[in-house]
Amino acid sequence: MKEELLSRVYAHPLINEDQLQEIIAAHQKISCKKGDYILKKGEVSDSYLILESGLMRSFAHDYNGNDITTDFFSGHEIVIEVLSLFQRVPTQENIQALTDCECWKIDFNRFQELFHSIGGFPEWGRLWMTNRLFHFKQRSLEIVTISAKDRYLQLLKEKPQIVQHSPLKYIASYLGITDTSFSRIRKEIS
Amino acid sequence: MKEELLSRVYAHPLINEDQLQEIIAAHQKISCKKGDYILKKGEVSDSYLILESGLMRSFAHDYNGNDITTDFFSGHEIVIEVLSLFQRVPTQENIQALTDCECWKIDFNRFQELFHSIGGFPEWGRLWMTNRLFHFKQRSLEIVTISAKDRYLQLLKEKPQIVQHSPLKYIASYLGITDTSFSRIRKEIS
DNA sequence: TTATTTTCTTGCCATAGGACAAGTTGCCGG
DNA sequence: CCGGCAACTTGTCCTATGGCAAGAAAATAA
Repeated sequence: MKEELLSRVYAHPLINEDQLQEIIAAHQKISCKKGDYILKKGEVSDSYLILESGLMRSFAHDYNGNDITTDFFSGHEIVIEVLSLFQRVPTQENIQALTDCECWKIDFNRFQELFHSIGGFPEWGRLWMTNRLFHFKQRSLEIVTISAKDRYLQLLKEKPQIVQHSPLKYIASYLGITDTSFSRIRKEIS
Repeated sequence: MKEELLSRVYAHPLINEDQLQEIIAAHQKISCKKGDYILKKGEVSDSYLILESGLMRSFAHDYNGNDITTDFFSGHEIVIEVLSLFQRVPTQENIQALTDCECWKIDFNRFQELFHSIGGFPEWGRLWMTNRLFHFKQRSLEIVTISAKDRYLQLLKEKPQIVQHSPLKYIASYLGITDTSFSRIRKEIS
């Protein structure tokens, strides 16, 4: 299970079988309970982990003090806050488990060792960064080009597990509306 | 001038002097008049260029048909629409010159040849992607954590040339408000 | 220069959406 | 099984923001 999951995550032409095994070996299994915080605002993140199962969300506080969900993480995704982790600055976000989760974690120091000793790893990393950039770019476009209602319908289609397992108020702030408005949109749809 | 500017843009440990010269040689000087479109919604972008002088903006249409400025480009920045250029899909954005501009352009086919023939170029490219990711992540956080007024003050401090040369209505939509509200904020500040 | 268009400001009005609160439901722990 | 808390819905009220339009100012063209 561990091997299968992580092999898929780290698949890259410049990472050979031995190197892959070395990377996989560096991962430790950890479990989180629903509600646990993986990262808290103000900390410098050392947390690098891959979700085997469960659901997480990241959120920030807006200028009125409200929680705003910035992203959801589910099956097999890498859960990190890039800014804090790689630029070593205090994060503005929190990351929280929304359900019990099973994760594979690498200690950040060990991660850096691997990053510098395994030739293809930085390459892999930057490819991942590129994918994240595409993801972010797309999302920030959608925030303006698609209405909250339609983005909800899209979320429902693409990531139904989020709608099933996350409290609706977190989804509401992710969509850029209040839980009240969201409730009314849901009523309208059904 | 060309050499100095481009050397700075392509500075990278894995790109040596000869390779740098080869890359620089691939750039053609072009000029744009104020108002010219570099990219139009629906096209697949072939446009890769570096600004020597002048100001550009990218914008999309929101779900009500309004222009929304998504980014500004000024001195020495690389002007591309990453999604369309690298994923070869029709873009949802437009890119437009806000002032007369001087640019250095590479034809996309030539760019791809260089990308594959020069060892350090993909590396350089992904590093650039990483920086863009940080930029985007930061900006999408600021949209929720900082009020329109404060983001304007920040823009005024960090990129005064934008405020000087761009019509205010484009800045307003960049800040996520209407030109009317923006006018009131400016009044309040002064 | 003058004419014409675009941009910016400002007022008025309308309204979508948020704040608040009450009531309901559902979940979790004891 | 019960008690308490969190989540969700729904109502009322209200305000910040947008739409619209008119006029001033600035930029552009002729």
